[in-house]
Amino acid sequence: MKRPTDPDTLLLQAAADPSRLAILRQLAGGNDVCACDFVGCCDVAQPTISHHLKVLREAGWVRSERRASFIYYRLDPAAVARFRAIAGEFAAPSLNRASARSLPVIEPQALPSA
Amino acid sequence: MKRPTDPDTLLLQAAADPSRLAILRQLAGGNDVCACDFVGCCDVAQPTISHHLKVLREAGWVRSERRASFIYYRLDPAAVARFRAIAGEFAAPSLNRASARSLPVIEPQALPSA
DNA sequence: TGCCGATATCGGCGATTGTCAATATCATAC
DNA sequence: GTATGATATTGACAATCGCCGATATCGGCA
Repeated sequence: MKRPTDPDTLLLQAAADPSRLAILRQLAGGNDVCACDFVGCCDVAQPTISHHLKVLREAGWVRSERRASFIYYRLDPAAVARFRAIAGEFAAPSLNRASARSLPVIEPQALPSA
Repeated sequence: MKRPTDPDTLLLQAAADPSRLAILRQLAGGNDVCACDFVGCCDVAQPTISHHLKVLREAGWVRSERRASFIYYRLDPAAVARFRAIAGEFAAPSLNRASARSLPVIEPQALPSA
């Protein structure tokens, strides 16, 4: 779509899809979720889920962990913090103060091999 | 990109562009901004700015008001509230309580003529 | 009325996206 | 080692995107 330059844009862009937003919301509960459990939340095929999880991973939204033959995903707190910081920038002009700004920019996961 | 069905997705999608995020940030100050002043923030041609403003308007992010021959834009507080509500959904699972959820879904401007 | 500056729309382009079927990879169990 | 189930990758497609130049519209002003 656009240059994947800015990490903030990357973060927003990753969340700006119905399937991926559904995935993020399912992860918002705080528990780790098995990749196989996302196939139900949005009705897309398994490769599509895998693709969306990759996008979320590369944007820094989620972290994955293999447990036996399953792979569990959970929200990365840094991404959540950054997202809330962006939301904070838009706060009512009067109370747009120390909060929210200058939180760490989350690094886009710098996927090691690919 | 995807089905523009869900208002939340629409809101996120509208913000997920470097030019539009720059526009939103310029509006975050709280003052009305003349359309002509956006041409400087991101280096794109005037029709492109106009296009981005339309996207933001249709997503409910901004409201416009004509003053003399200029058109001034400002953030729609409802959109900001909704965006922060979405951010609130991802809050740390322990403090994901009454706050943030069940704020009004902002209606996508229901552009009257187009 | 006609001109002029500000903004929006139109038409087209290259690039990117979301999606899938088919296939590959990887870990476990037999 | 082989079969099986879970997940990732590949390759292709239609649809959409961001961008621009050209043009249209709209207000104010002479």
